Amino acid sequence: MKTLENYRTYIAQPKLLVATDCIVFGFDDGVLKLLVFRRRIDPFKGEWSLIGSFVDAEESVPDAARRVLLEFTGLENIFLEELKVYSDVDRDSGARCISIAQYALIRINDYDREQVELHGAKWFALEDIPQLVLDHNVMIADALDRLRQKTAHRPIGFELLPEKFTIPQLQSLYEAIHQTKLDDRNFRKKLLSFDLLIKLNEKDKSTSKKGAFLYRFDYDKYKRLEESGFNFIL
Amino acid sequence: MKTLENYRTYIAQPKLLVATDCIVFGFDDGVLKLLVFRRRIDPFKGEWSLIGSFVDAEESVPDAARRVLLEFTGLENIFLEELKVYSDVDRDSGARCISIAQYALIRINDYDREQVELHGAKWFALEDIPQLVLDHNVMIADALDRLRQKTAHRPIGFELLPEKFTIPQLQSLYEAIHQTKLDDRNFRKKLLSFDLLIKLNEKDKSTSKKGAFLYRFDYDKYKRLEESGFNFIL
DNA sequence: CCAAAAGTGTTTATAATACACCCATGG
DNA sequence: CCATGGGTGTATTATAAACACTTTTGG
Repeated sequence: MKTLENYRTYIAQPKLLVATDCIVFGFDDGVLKLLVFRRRIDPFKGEWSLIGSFVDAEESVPDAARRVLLEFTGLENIFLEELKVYSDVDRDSGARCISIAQYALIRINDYDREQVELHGAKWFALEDIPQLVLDHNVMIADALDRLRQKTAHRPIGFELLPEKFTIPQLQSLYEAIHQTKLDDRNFRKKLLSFDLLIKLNEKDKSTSKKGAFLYRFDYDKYKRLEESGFNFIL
Repeated sequence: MKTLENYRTYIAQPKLLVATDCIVFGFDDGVLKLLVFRRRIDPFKGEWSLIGSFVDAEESVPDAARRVLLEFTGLENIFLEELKVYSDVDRDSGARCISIAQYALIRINDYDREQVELHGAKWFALEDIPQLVLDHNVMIADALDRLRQKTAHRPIGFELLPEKFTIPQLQSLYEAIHQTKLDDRNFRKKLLSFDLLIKLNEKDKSTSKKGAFLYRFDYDKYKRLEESGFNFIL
């Protein structure tokens, strides 16, 4: 138990290993996927693990995560948000180590395939996630919960789609995330009612002969609305 | 920049000072309050600060927060939830130190007044919060945001009220948190529609001659409903 | 008896849901 | 010409919002 005395100085305070682990989501043709890789240190070297790293003395936690993401995917400017701190004393059998989990949403067609393979990383569909080291499977479960909640209240789903996307694509993303089937008409109606999608004069014909119109999400407009208390709810 | 070599071992990884700071909310007769105290270490010794502590090698982050809360308020079993990690490299001019902020909701009549005074802690109404050390004012702003969001979706407001409370009390709590005036009839109707309040055969006559019936929140029932996907929305 | 807070119902507006057909086109 | 996915509108139901009076009782 600490006493008053312990608080009087920074010196001689305990220092801890601080890691960050990234739950990296991608959306690939109707399927929600996660990026995992082969762990590079003992214990459990070679087993499946989330990508992550120790946090350096001269970097913030998000910076550490961005460093790792860049290294593994070749991508910058990735959507990244803190999930939760995992700090159980015995969570890591290698050493006492807390981990700040973060989830990232990436456009799965943008990443650098060579880079990913170089690190022994692999995309797994949600249902096929293998057993991971430590508490990483728990992190994934928590991240999924969070993703479901967040996508229902904030327009972050777009981070998983190409900049230009079709409404049916977006719908299938939401269906994958929430594991439901949505009504086409109601989905489209509600979505367009926000007036945050910019319709382009192009069609994507990759999934149908008729072709579906491409849209862009109007980030600028959303930013403005958000500041004045707007709530995106899907 | 880290290279592959850096990952091969836990040894010789950087260790960091890890603190936790608690944003302690209380609700006192219509006013939302926060508990702050006089900082006990340099730099900024003696200035207003959130209560907090370094995280020990043998305790989890929530355990550290509970230890601090017990010390400052004499209370156990406090509602506590992680807010956010603050990890900017230069956030603490005393030393590189990350802080895991957590917010706590306490029943303001339960705490140990002697204990609080002993530590030089004081309750401030939201509008009167002084300038605090480091990034603590930012933490408070973030905690308030979170509290507003959370209370709209989860029944955590009850943590700020006595176990037995009246509907008008509850309403005034929500009004204080969300800074609005609510309609009595609609508020009561919606709240009772969840069927999660147990009406007692007692009245609280402290605020009116007629007296208002006391209620208890049915935590057990809520737990069950929550598991089957129920959503509390106010 | 009256001031002050507690308690109660109905109407209206808004949002969510359910539901079925036509369109465009490449093969 | 037809199979396939894209696109549209309306009626119904449920939920939210607006609104005013009666009840109780201590002083």
